[in-house]
Amino acid sequence: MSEENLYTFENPDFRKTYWHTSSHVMAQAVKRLWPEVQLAIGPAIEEGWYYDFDAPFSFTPEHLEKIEAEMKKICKERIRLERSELPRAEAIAWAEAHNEPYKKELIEDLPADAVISFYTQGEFTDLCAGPHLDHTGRIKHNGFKLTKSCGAYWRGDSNRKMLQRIYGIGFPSKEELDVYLEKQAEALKRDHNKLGRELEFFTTVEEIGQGLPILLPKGARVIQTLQRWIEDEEQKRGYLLTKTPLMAKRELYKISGHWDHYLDGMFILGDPHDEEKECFALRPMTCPFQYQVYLNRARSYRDLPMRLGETSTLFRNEDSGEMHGLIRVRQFTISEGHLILRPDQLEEEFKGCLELAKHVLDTVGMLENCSFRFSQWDPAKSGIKYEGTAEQWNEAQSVMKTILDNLGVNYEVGIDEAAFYGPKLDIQYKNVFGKEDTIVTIQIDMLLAQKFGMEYTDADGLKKTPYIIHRTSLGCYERTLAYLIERYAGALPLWMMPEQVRVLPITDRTHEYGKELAEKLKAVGIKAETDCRSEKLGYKIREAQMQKVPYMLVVGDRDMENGTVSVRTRKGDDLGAMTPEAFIAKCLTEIASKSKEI
RNA sequence: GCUGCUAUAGCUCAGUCGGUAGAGCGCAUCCUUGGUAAGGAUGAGGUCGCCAGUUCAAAUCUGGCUAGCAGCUCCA
Repeated sequence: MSEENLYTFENPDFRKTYWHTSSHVMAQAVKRLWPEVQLAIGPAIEEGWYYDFDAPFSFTPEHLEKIEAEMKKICKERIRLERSELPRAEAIAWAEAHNEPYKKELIEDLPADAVISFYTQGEFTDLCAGPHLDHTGRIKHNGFKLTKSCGAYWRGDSNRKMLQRIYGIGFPSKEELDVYLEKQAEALKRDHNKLGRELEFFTTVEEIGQGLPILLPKGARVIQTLQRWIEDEEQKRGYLLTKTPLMAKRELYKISGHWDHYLDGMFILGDPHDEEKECFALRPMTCPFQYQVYLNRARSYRDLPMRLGETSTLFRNEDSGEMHGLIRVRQFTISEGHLILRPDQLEEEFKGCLELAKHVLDTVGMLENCSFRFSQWDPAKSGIKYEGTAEQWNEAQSVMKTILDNLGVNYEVGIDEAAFYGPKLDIQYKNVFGKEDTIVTIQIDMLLAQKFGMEYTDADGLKKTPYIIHRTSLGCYERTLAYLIERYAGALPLWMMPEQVRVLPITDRTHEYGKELAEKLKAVGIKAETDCRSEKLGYKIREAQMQKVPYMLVVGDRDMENGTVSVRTRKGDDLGAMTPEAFIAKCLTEIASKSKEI
C-alpha cells in the first residue's frame, strides 16, 4: 500500500481506526448527555462499530438521535486524542474514582506486566489499546449513523448482566453513507422471511408454534425438486438410501451420548427422569439410527466404504429466541449421510464428500458466497462438552488438517465449534443481515463407532473399528430454500422454480387452446399453469412477473390461427412467436442444464 | 433463554383526548374480449392476537400469556 493510501478508507486498518475513534466519540456523547451511564467495551467491527453501555434506562430511537446530534458537535470541536499510560494500581484507582466497574474488571484481567493505556479527548477518557485518529474532526460529522440499539451480555456471557449495545456505521462522506444505507435497504428487500411469505413459499401459524413453518405448495415443490435431485446425485456416487424412524427410546440416545449432551435440545415423549417407564425422544440427528443399517450384519473390510444417505427430518427444541424464518427452525429436513470406512479410506472419502458439497452448492449458485470453517474442540472443555481423549482429538484434527491442506481448502479455524464427537469442516453462508449459519457440514468421528460396537473384519482376520464421516450435501432444505430466495430475490433458476411457465390467453376464445398447451407442457414434466381469468393481458403479465414466473406464453387469436405461442421472459424479453414444440424443446434443454442464468 | 420493539380485514397500513373501526391492494359478482407490468362498477369481509384488571365505557390504559422482528447467548 502506497503512502498516500495509508490514510484512506481503502486501507482496512485505517477504516478500523476510523470506526474505533467513532465509537469513542459516541461514548463521549453518551457520557455528556447521561453521566450516570457506565462504559463497557466499544470496538470497531467488520462494518462499523458498537459500544456497550450499562444505563438505567433503555436507548430508544429518540435517544439515538440525541446522541448523534451530540456526536456531530464533538466532531466539529476537533478535540485531540491523547494517549497516556498508567501503572496497574493507578489504572484500577482511576476506574474506581470514575465509577466504571466494567473498566475496572477489564483492567484486573490484564496480565500484571501489561501496559495499560488510555485515550483522552477533552473531558472524556477511556481505557483503550488504540490506535486512534489524531482528533475528532477527522470523523465526518454527517457521514455516520447510529443504526440500532439492542441488548448484549457483558463479556458475551449469558449468566452475566445484559448491557445495551448501540451500533453505528460511518464513512468519510455523506454520499458514501447514503450509498451504504441504500445498499442495506436493497439487501433487506431480499429477506427470505419477508419475500418467502409474500411469494407464498411458506407461512407460520400461531397455533402450530414457533419454528414450525408451513411449506406452502410453491415452497414444498422447490424442496421436492432439490430433494429428488440430491437423492439421485448421491445414488450416482454410491450412496445407499435409507429410511429410519423419526423417534427412538431413550436407550439409543444414551449409547450415542446425546442423552447426556443434548437432553435439553430434544423433544421428549414421556418422563425423562422416570427410568421405570418407557421414554421416547424425537430424533435430533440420524447418526445412531443409520448405524443400525451397518450393524444389521457382520461387515468385512470389503464392505467399506459404506456410504449411507437419508433425507431425514430432525427435531430440535431450540430456545424460543432463536427461531428465524426458515433458517433456524425446530423441525427440518436434511440431506444427511454417514460414511463408514477404513482408516486408509478417510482422505479419499472426505474428498468425495467435499466435492459433492461443492458441486451441489455450485449448481444452486451458492458456492461463491460460502466460506469454510475448520471447527475444532476447546481442550479446556474436555469431558464437559467434548468426549474422547486429547490423543483422539489431536489425531482427528491433525488428520483433518492434512486432508484440508492437501485439498487446498481456504479455511478459518473455529475453536470450540466442534461436535462433541469430533472436528468438522463447516461451510458457512451469510444471510441478508450478515448473520452467518452453517449450510453444510462434514465431520470426522472417531468415537461413536466404538460406542455402538461397530466393527469390521479386516484382511488380516482381525476385528477393527471403522471411522465415520458425518456429512450433509445440500444441508437443510428449509435453510437452503431461504438462502436461495435471498440469493435470487425470489426469481429462482428455471429448473427449480415451482411454476416454470404460465400460459396467458388474451381472450376467452383462446382459453381452450391455452389449456391444451399447458397440458402438453405438463405431459413432458414442465411445471405449467394457465391464467384463464377475464383480465387484460397487461394485468396477467404484471402478476406473473411479480410471482417471478420464468416464461409467459401469450396466446391470442393470431397464435391460435398460426399454431404458435408468443414467448415472454420474466426479464422482460419478448422472444416472439414459436411453435409449442420449439418452446418445449428449448425449455427442456434449459431445465436439464440447471442454468443459473435462466 | 435474555434486552428492546411490535400485534387492527387475506396482505400493507391509518385510527387524535378512552366513547365498540377505516383506506389501498387482494377476494366475489357484473360490465368489458382487451397483444406484453394494474380497464370499470358493485359487494362481502374485523369479538382490534389471547386472558385478566382499571373504568359508566378499552383497539386505545395496566399485568400475564402467545406469536412476529432486531440483537445477544446457544446451535449435535
